[in-house]
Amino acid sequence: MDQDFSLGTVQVALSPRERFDEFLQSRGKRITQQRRIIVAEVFRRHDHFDAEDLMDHLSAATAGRRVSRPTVYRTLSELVDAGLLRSMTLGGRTVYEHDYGYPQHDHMHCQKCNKLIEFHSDEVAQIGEALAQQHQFRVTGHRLIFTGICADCRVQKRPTRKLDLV
Amino acid sequence: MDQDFSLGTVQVALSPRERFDEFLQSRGKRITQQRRIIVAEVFRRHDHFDAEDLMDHLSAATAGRRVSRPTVYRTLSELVDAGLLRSMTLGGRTVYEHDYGYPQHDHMHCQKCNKLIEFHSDEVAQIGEALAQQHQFRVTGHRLIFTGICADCRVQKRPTRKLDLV
DNA sequence: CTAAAATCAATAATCATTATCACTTGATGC
DNA sequence: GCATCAAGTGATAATGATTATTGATTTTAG
Repeated sequence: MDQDFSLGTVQVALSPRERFDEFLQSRGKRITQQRRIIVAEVFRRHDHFDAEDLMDHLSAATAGRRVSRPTVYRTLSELVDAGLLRSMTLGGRTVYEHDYGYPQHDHMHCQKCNKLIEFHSDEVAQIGEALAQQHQFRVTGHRLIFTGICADCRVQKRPTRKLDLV
Repeated sequence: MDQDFSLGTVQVALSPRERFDEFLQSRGKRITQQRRIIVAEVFRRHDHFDAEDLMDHLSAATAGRRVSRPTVYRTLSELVDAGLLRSMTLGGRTVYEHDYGYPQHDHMHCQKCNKLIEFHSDEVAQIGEALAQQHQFRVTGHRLIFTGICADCRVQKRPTRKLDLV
């Protein structure tokens, strides 16, 4: 059994911004200020966030240069379509994370502090392949989340954060 | 690698109804007509359903004996707490299925017809155990969904059903 | 049988997300 | 450069699933 759960690395030729521009052009969409701002903010660092988090970061980072709520939602969907982001549903809200230039992985979700811990396992893909053969099912992707209590929360009884997804 | 994806069986001493009664009593909750009706309808057959589906079935099955929408939602939550049902989020809505007396399993989700196919794999639990050790993470459960196209939809290009979760 | 407590149905409220629509702006050709 | 115009934006309202509220109604203890 594969015991290495560490994430590898992925080399990419284009920056997220360039990749998104390429995607937009291929779809006949425009490269707007708002999309620029959002891509820059989203790829400033790697973390897990939802639309509301991004809104907050945007208003904090670009004083004055606001982006409206609908545009944030619209652009997040586009970034998913473009393969730059991946999304998952967690507790009613949609959570996003980097996909482009970031290695394939799954998550452990701490029920106490809501933290998401990433890990990689080749085994999951193997299960998928075997399933595909046996059920004539064309697997295009998967989502695996282990729920439980993280190391931090096991030690200190009191949860650290309430809804901070990092 | 384990190639057997078929679901085994689980023996239970109590019927779902008895089990729920026991749960309610242990919590000082009451055994009401509405909860009776809902448990009976939910365990009439094994399938995947959401609150709305259940509402429809209830009004169809028990002509006159209606249960209000809030009560359906409340009772579904109680059934999850009682360990009788499991829930997962799929496309914005909460989908439920039997847990009590039903073997542990995961799902393949067809993107075309929305069908959920169940399978069992011991490997997933093994991954969880290894992860728990390595990250000091106490695993209490997991959710694994393979997305793709099912055998039926691969043959006929036209999707069969639009939102029938079975 | 009676009363206190839990539960119910109906309604309104909430929350995240999406549709609408008048106004603005980026890409393209001149 | 600049005009043109479809795509994009923001403000707002709408949606759809779920939850809180509240007054009426059962259930169980005594």
